[in-house]
Amino acid sequence: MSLHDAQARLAVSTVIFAISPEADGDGGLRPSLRTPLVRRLREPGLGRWALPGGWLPVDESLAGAAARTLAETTGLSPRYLEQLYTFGEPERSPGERVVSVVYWALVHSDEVERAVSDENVRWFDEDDLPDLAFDHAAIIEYALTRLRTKLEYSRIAHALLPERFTMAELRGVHEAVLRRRLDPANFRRTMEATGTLVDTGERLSGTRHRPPALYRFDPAHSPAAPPSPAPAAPRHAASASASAVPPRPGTDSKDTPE
Amino acid sequence: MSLHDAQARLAVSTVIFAISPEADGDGGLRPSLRTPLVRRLREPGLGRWALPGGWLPVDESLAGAAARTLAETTGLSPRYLEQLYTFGEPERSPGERVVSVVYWALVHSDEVERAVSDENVRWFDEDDLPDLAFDHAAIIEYALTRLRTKLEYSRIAHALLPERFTMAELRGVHEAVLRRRLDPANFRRTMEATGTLVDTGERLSGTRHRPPALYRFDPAHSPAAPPSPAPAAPRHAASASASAVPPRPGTDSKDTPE
DNA sequence: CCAAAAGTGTTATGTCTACACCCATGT
DNA sequence: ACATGGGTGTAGACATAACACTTTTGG
Repeated sequence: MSLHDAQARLAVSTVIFAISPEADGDGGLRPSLRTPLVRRLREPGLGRWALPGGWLPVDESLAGAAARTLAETTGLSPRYLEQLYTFGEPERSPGERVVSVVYWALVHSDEVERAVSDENVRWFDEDDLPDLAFDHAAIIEYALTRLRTKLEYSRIAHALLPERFTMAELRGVHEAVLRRRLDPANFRRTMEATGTLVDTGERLSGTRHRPPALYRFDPAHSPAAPPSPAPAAPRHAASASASAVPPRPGTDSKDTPE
Repeated sequence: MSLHDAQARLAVSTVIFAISPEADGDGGLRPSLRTPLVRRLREPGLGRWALPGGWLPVDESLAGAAARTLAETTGLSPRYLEQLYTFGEPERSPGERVVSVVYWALVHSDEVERAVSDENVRWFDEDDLPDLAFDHAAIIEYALTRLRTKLEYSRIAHALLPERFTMAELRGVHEAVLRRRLDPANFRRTMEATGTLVDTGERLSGTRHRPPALYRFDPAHSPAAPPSPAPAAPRHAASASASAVPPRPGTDSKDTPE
């Protein structure tokens, strides 16, 4: 019952990813990945940019805290939210011991436009990050590798796009994330083979050339049964908009007998 | 600086895997996966079995705490140690809010013989677990899926075997973990193709039939450069005996500006 | 010499990649 | 009509699985 001895403080932070709006039309450059950061208003790290986050309230779930701070700082709601890793080296934060449970999230590109952005909250291009507080740079780097690897065996790219999208837009997301060109023909077949794409029947006119079909994601693969969830399970995975759920908690640890 | 307001307590637990000794010779059944559990000596969950673990000391790293409690309860040192997931639902533990950072570990089968095992510490067969405290059953289940999936794209099986082993023993580990038979011919080729197996030149005599070659793992793929680590990165991964290192920490969270 | 595991070879099947080619639309 | 992205077809490279076959030991 006593919990007042020296303890680490628990924080929750989130790495948020979105695709830059210039993914539109057909002319422009490749779209790029962006992430919002907040300016630190206190020591340590005053003035530097950091991941959105906060202390964990006693009565809030980890994912809940991640989604809340995400909403508070960006005004957005995540289309995808998954635990990334827990960082807890003793010297992480100057002054006191802080353990941070970090999540990563994907938001729709059309939401980004109405996202908060002021003097203390700014979106940065993924390959043009500012000076970051603590080792948040390494954390973002790790979140990026996770996003890249997961994009290849899962179909989470839709979480970065609006409800309806063209095959080229979907490919653009993959190309932006993986940072390499993909063969349009093979990409199409691969995507169609997953069975998660539904042709809405509509076509996007106004492009300079042949109007492309508009697709949406099949909500069929909705959140699986709660019994045997799979947070970071390497094969396929969460597809719908919901978060990636982990097995239920329950670990305590007054263990270590005697 | 104040850290006395209501906060969650931080625990670290570990799911430990080992291969049952009966993997020897060539006669017997398939070897099986086993895991050590400790009996809870306090409420909540008094008398039930639980994962080894304990509260996180302020000055100890997460992985350090995991390795230490592992050593304390089993007398073993992990050949492989990786963070699994952090469980933090508010109702996880009756009474107070507990957030548990859970690790999973692999230990050599020949070490298991000299492992601790008394009234309060016991090794259980993976498909014959006792009544578990909290939702530790779900956590073990999740650790198992992680082990299974990771076994297929990584070569961590050696962490469950002695220094030198036969191809059949290695295959036995895969079969025990994946719970299905594997073609000996194809398995051999797949393993040889990874380039991580080294023929020691020795042969194991005393079997009933043709003496098999003894292999060891190539320490070539030692821990990669620290800059861009990859804790749970889905493709290939840690091979040597060392732990899986994550990107450095650094997250704080007095953030949430405005 | 026989049984059985160790180890090698061969073929069928499926997946991935590169790239040729036709289609439809705005200009 | 024509340039250009949308969309389809197809052949080679490569990985995987199934299984026949040869080798080597203990009994």
